[in-house]
Amino acid sequence: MADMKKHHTECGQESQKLCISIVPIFNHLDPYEMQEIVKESRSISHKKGYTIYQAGDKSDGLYIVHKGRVKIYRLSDNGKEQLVRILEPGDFTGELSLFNESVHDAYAEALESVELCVMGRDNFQQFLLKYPAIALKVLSEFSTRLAKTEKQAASIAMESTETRVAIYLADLVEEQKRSDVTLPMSRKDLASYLGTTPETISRKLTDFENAGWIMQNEQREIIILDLDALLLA
Amino acid sequence: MADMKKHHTECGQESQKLCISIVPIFNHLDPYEMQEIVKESRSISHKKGYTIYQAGDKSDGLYIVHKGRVKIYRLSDNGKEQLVRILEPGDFTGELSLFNESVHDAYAEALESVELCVMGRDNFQQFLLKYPAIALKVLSEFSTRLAKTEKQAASIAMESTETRVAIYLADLVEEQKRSDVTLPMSRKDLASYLGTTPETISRKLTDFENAGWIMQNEQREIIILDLDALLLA
DNA sequence: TGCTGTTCTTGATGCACGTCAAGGTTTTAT
DNA sequence: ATAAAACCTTGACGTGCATCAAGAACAGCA
Repeated sequence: MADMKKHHTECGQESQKLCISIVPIFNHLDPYEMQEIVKESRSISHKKGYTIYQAGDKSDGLYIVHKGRVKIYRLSDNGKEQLVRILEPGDFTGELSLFNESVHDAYAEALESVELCVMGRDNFQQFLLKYPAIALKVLSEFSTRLAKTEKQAASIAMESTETRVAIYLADLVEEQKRSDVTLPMSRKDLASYLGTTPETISRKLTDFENAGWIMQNEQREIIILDLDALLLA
Repeated sequence: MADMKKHHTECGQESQKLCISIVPIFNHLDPYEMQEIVKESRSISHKKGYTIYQAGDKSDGLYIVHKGRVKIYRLSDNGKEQLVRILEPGDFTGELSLFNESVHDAYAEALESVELCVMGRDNFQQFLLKYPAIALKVLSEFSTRLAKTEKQAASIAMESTETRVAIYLADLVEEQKRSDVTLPMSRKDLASYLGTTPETISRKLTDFENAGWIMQNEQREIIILDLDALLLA
């Protein structure tokens, strides 16, 4: 806690209001309701590399990302890291323990300078009871994530590493809506996300390049030349 | 639809009321509220092997299992099956598409004779708005499933097949609270759930038996002799 | 600007596990 | 009760990918 003081900053009401209002699950509320939430939430900043929470920590509430990106990952017994997901502004975390367990089983780390809104467990539940429409929004967000996670699990379980990399690139194209995509993370993290190693990522990418399906520009810039060929590999 | 007629049976109000009241997310409602839900839901029976919905089907609502078990699985491009989860009485499915997409990307199949409650998408949303406490219950269920799925994905990505089988057995012990556990599914399905093959499951189990950590009784009966040794393998 | 610590690439090696195959056992259906 | 179908086990074999290692490219920072 003494250590935290050095790394984060509490903000005034003004900044908090901004913080809440930018977040999709809250941004349709009217000014009065917004105000009510602002009173119950805090705004916090951390700089790059800061560990926001770690496995074993008591879950103290809901974290909503306002600015910057946050990496959620797990560690296996043998110390290997598995990237669960990356939070962009508007995303939130801490929900898992909001309703059931009260202990985190993953780690959250600031990938860059971040600003977060934090709301206590009980406060959040009260809000959901009072504003059922928000509960539906959260439910909707959960169902999206659940679908994505189930798909990801199935993919790791059934497809070859090569196919997974190809599918990932295809997803990026769809997400970024252009054929020259930017990897949102390092190859190391990508490997961890796809359940493989950095070496294999490297090799598969050069394989794809040799096959004429992609072109690797600067580090994280990749141009997809033949999406179809890629996908039926 | 003509085909469905042969396999399912609509039930009267009496049976429906039972159906709803047995389900955890609804069973704390008072009689009047219960009645209101009953009016909006249907009760349906299917016999073993019936495909309740399949990938590509439009999602027509929420399915709550009342009796029997239902297998949810996916098919990869190359036709391999991945078991996502098994629904026990009280569990529900169809939620993913309740809020976002309207098309299933998985298959639901009756493992035995089943009875289901079915509620339309809109009706369900109205209920959640009217009874926020139910929304919280559903949210809680979602968060549990999300946690479980993320853990499962991480496990498949990071641990060896052997470790996964060991962890699965350990989870069973915890779940069933006894050291002679019963596998809830065939080895074929277990393999699909753990992202491996029936052959490998067979081999690992005999390995464990040879090491003196477990004993295999009748088909699905396994006695765990040394849980600790199993887990640090 | 250069220094230092990451990240990326490429090669060589080994093994865990998937695949194919064949025989035995249990379940289902008639 | 018996046949048919599905499931389980064990063996032999091949390979995709992790691992170890070492050099190259890059990024952060004085």
